[in-house]
Amino acid sequence: MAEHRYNPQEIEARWQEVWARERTWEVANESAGDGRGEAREGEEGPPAPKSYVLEMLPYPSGEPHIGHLKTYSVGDAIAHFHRRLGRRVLHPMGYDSFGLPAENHAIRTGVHPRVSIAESIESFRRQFHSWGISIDWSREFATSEPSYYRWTQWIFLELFRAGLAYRKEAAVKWCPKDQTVLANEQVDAEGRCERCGALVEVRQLEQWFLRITDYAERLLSDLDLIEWPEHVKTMQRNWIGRSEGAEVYFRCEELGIDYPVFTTRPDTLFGATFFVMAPEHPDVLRLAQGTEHEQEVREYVNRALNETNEERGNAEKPKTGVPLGRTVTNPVNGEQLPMYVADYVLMEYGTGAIMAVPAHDERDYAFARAFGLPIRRVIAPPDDPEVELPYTGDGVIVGSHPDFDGMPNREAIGAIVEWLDREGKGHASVNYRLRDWLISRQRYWGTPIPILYCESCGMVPVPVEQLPVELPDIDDYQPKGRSPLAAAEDWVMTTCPQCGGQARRETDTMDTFVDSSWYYLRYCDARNEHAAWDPAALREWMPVDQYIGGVEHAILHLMYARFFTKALADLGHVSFQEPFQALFTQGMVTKDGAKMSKSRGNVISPASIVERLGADTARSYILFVGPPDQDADWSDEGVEGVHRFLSRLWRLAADTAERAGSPTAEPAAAGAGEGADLELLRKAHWAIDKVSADLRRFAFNTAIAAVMELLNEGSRLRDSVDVRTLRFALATAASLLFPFAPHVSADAYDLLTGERVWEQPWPEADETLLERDSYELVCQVNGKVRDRVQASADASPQALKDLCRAAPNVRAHVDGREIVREVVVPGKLVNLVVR
RNA sequence: GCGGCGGUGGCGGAACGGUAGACGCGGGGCCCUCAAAAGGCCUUGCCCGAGAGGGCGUGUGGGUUCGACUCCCACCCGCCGCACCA
Repeated sequence: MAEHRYNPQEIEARWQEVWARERTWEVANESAGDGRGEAREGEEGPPAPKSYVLEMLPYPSGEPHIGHLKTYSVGDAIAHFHRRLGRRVLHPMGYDSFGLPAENHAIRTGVHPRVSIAESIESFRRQFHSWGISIDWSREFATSEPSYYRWTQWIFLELFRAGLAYRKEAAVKWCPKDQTVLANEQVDAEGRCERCGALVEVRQLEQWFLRITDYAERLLSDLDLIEWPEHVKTMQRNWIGRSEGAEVYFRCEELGIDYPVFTTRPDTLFGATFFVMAPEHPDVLRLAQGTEHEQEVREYVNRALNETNEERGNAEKPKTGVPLGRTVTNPVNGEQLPMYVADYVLMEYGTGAIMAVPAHDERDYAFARAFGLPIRRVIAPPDDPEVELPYTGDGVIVGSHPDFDGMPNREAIGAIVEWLDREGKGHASVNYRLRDWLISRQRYWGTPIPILYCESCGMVPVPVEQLPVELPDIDDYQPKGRSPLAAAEDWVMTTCPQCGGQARRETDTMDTFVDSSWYYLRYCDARNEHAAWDPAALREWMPVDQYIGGVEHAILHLMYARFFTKALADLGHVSFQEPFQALFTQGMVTKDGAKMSKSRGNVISPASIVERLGADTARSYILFVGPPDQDADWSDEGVEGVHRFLSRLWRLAADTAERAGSPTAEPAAAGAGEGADLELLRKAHWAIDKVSADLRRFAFNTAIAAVMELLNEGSRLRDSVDVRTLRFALATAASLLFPFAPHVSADAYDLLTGERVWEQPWPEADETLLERDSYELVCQVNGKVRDRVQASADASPQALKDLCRAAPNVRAHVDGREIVREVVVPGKLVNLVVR
C-alpha cells in the first residue's frame, strides 16, 4: 500500500482554487432574474428557503487576528450547514474601513488612510481566502468607498428630513488626545477614551445627534421578538435604562419658574426637605445671581465641570454642594425647600434637578447629614416603625397627609400621581437612561456629513443627486480641535443649491458606527448604483437569520443597527423591525489565560498556524477547544492534537479509497447487516444524529468530538469490516466534518466517493440504526451501580427486574435484605431499593 | 449595590433528573526503528486492595427524589455588564 501523507497546504490550495474558479459560494438575487435557486429535491416544490448568515464586518487593521478566525469559523460552519440543508445562503464579506485607527496610523506614518486601508483589506482578503471561508465575494465592499458612503449620506439625509438628525450645542465628551468628540458609549467606566485611554473632558460644542431616544421604548420592547443571548438583551435593557415614575413641578416663586423633577418615588414627596440641581443646569448661575452665594456657586460650578467623570462618578466620595440662596415650593404641602447645586446630580439624567428625600435615599441622606438638613421619615415598615434611616424599602406612608397615611407605599404612588395630575402639579412619566447618539467627529477619515451652510438660506441638505459628497484628499490629518477638512478651502467653499449663493460645507465627519449600522442591508444589493438597495432584494434576504460576532458589540453596534432599522422602517424604506433575528456572541481567545496583546508577547497569528498546520486545523481547533460562546485558551499542544486527528482521517480515507478501488457514493456494503460492519454502520448513523443536533445548538466542540469517535471506531474496526462499510463510515465522517474543515473533508470525500461533498445534501440518520437490539443494563442497588448486564431492547420491565436481581454483584448487595421497591428505566437501568 | 454568566480529573472540556469525567491535551508503559521523528497499541479521577471488589468524589451547607453536576433554598468564590440613574 502506498504511503499516504496528509499535506494540508497542497489540499487547501487545490480546493480553494476550485471554489474560486467556479464561484461556488455566490448567490444571485432572485429579483435579478437569474434564478439560481438551486432547489435540490422536488423541482416543482416551493423555492429553497433563504438563509442570511452574517459575521460582524471586520475593521481592516493590519492582519486578521485569532478572534477573526473564531468568528468566521463559527459563521462558515453555520453557512455550510444551512446550504447542505437545502437553503440558499447569503454569506457576504466587507470591511468597516473608516475610522480613527487608520487615521492615527496616517498621522504617524504620513501614508494616506486610503492607501494603508487598501493594504489591510488586501491582507484580510488574502487570509480569508486562505482560510477557505465560503464567501460570496461578488458582494464585497468597503464602507470608505464613495459607492458605499454615498448611501450612508443618503440615509443621513433621510433621517435629517424626518427630524431624526439634528444639530445642537451640548456638553459633550471630548477626547483631548484624539482631539475629537466621543459618543457616551465610547467613554469607559473610568471616564477614559475607549480608543486611546486618555481622560475625557467635557466641552460645550455644536454637534450632530441622531434621535435614538425616540426609539427607546421600541428598542426595549422589541427585544422580546428576537432570539438573542439573554445577557446581551440584559445589557441593552440596562443601557436603555427605563424607569417609571412621575414628573413633578417645584416652583421657584421668586423667579416665577417651574422646575420639573423626575422621581421614581412620588410616594416620598412629603419627605422632601431640599432641592438639588446639577452644576451643568443652565439656570444655576441665574438662580444664584444676586444672592450672597453667587461667587461661591460660580466657583463650585467651574470646579465641578472641570472634574473628570472618574473623579465625579465616584459614589464613595463625600457629598459636596453649595446653597443657591433660593427656595422652591413643594407642590404637595407648600413647604419652601432650600435649593442647592451639587455634583451628585447629573444633568444627563432626568431633568438635571431632583427633589431630595434624605430619609429614603442614600445619596440625599449623605448630603443632608453633611449639610445639617432636616430628615423626615415618611415610609415605615408596619412592624418596625423606627427602622434605621435611610430606608429605601417598602412600607406604609406615615406623617404625610391624612389621605395617604397608612397606605402601602406602592399603592400610594398611583394615588399621589393621580392627585398631582388633577392639581396640575405633575404627571406620570417614564424616563430613560439612553441619550441621543452624538455622531459628528472632528476627524478626516469618515463619511462627510452632507450638509451646507449658506449665508442666506442657513443649513441646507446637499441634494441627493449631488451625492456622494466625496472626501477630498488632504495632506495634513493632524487634528487641531476642528476637522482637518476645514483646511481644505476649495472643498469647503461651494454654492448653495437653493439660492446659488456662497455656502460652506459641514466639515465634521460621521462616527464609523453610522457606516456599520446599515451595511447588512447593502449586501443584499451591493452593486446597485441607483439606490442604496432595491426593496425586493431586502424582501428576499432580510432579516439576517444568524448574526455572529463579539460580545463587545452588545451595546453600541447592535443598538445602533436596531435603531437604524426601525427608523428606516418608519420612513418606509424597509419592511421589518429587527435586523438580526438570531445572534450568537462568541467568546474571546486567550493565551495562558490572558488577552492576546503585542505588549504581552502572547499573540498567536492565524497566518502562522495556517502556514504550519493548515486552515482546517486552525479552524477545527478553535471550534473544538470549548463551547464557542465561552472564552477559550489557546494551547499549542491542543492544536497539534486536532492536526493529528485530521491527518489520521485523511490517511485512512486515502488508504481505504485505494483499497476499495473505484470511488463511489454507494451507501455501504451489502453485508453490513451484522457484526463489526453493523457496529460501524451504527456508529456512523449515531454520528450523523449527534453532529446534526450539535450544529443546531452551536455545540461545535462536541460535534467534532463525535466525528473523532467515528474515526476512532473506523480505525479500530478497519480490518474487521468490509472495505465498503469502512468507505461509507469515512465518507460520512468527511461529510460531517465539512462545515468545520472544508478542504480535508472535500478531499477525503472526493477520494472515497468521487463526489463533491458540498453538493451533497446533509446526511440523515437512519432511525432504525440508532436503536440497538441489546444494550448494557445498569443494575443499581439503592442508587449505586453494582453491576451491568446485557439486556435485549424489547425486554419487558419484569424481565429487566429479573435480570437485575440475577446479576452476581447485585445479589451480593441485596443479600437477603428486603426489596421494597424496584424502579425500571427501560433502555437504561434498574434500581432496587432495599432495606 | 443591581443585572447576567460560571465553579466538574494534572489541563481544555462532556454529561434529556438515570453508568460523572465523552473527545482532546498532558502523563505512564509497550511496539516499530541502528537511533530519532512520525506513526501504532495499552493505560490514566483520588484512596484501599495482588485481584475480585470496596470507599470517596462535580465550590459550601441544607432540601426534593428510588436516584441530583443537573431541580429548589441559603451561602462562598470568580468573570462580564451597568452604576451618585433620583
